[in-house]
Amino acid sequence: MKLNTKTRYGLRAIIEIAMNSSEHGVLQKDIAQTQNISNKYLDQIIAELKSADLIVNTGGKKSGYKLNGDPKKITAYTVFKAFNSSLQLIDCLSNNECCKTKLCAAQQFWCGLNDHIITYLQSKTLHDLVQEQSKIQKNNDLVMFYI
Amino acid sequence: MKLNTKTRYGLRAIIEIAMNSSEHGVLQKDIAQTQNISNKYLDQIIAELKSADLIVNTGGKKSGYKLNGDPKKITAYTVFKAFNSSLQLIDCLSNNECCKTKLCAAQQFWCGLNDHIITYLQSKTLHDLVQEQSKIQKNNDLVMFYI
DNA sequence: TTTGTATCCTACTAATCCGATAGGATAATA
DNA sequence: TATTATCCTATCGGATTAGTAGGATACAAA
Repeated sequence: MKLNTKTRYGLRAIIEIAMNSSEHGVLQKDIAQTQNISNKYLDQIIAELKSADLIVNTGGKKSGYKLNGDPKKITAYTVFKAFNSSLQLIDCLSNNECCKTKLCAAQQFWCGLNDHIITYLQSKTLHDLVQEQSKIQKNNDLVMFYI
Repeated sequence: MKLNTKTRYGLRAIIEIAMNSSEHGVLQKDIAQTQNISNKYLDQIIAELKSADLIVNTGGKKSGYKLNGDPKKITAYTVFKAFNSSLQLIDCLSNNECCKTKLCAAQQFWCGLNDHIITYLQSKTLHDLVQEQSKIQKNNDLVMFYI
């Protein structure tokens, strides 16, 4: 069970965009630099965020990206789905061969885990993450100041 | 994010063993049949359960497998670890490059998900699963009776 | 208008992982 | 002795994935 890198990078990227959405927007190449991701690879990640309508490029090429919508309404699950279509820990969750008919305790158990994970992903909004991130950064600045 | 089949099959197999541990034990080939898993493939799964000390083959070849220990003390996480060494949704959880130093909100978030999943896995014991399974089977029998 | 630069879009590749099969050794039972 | 179940290792095809590459497009500054 592993999270793919696109989801990881994607969340980091959209947090950075969300943190600067009030201003002019963020350039892709700047994200690549601060997040230390190959700009070419970020190409694909940005593209997926855009096609999921999570970000917009407001004024042409050099205007930078902004969040498309209220950060309090965009959850981590929304971001997750932009890169994973949906969460299915085990295949038989999609067809109705099991789980729905509740054939065995094991599958019920994995179904429960699936729901559990989705609930967690839905519980955090981009607004929450932005707040946490700025707290972290303030802390870092403080430490830097004392050193 | 996917669960591998060994973990899926493994849990189903150990539930079946746990359900018959009081009696004579369960033969591998019988598990293969009832769970509809290739017996050759089950070879590997049983081997991993054994090397994790979760099951034992008490009296030689034809005696069948039994649970090694109290089903109330064996959690789903224990079974999971027999097939996955440990849960690390993202790589940097293992090295201390992040998460411990709390560099970014995204990684804290994934850490949290990781813990969340482990908590869920630890919350269910084999005893719970056995009870659920027998309830399901009783229900099925009842339905069969009325048909 | 030209040049540079950022985004956009598609294809590709190398590597890794994974599910499953195969073959044969070992040991217990009949 | 013959059979059968477990044990053990090797292998293979396929799928996925992280990341690279190349070039098209479009905008802005010179």
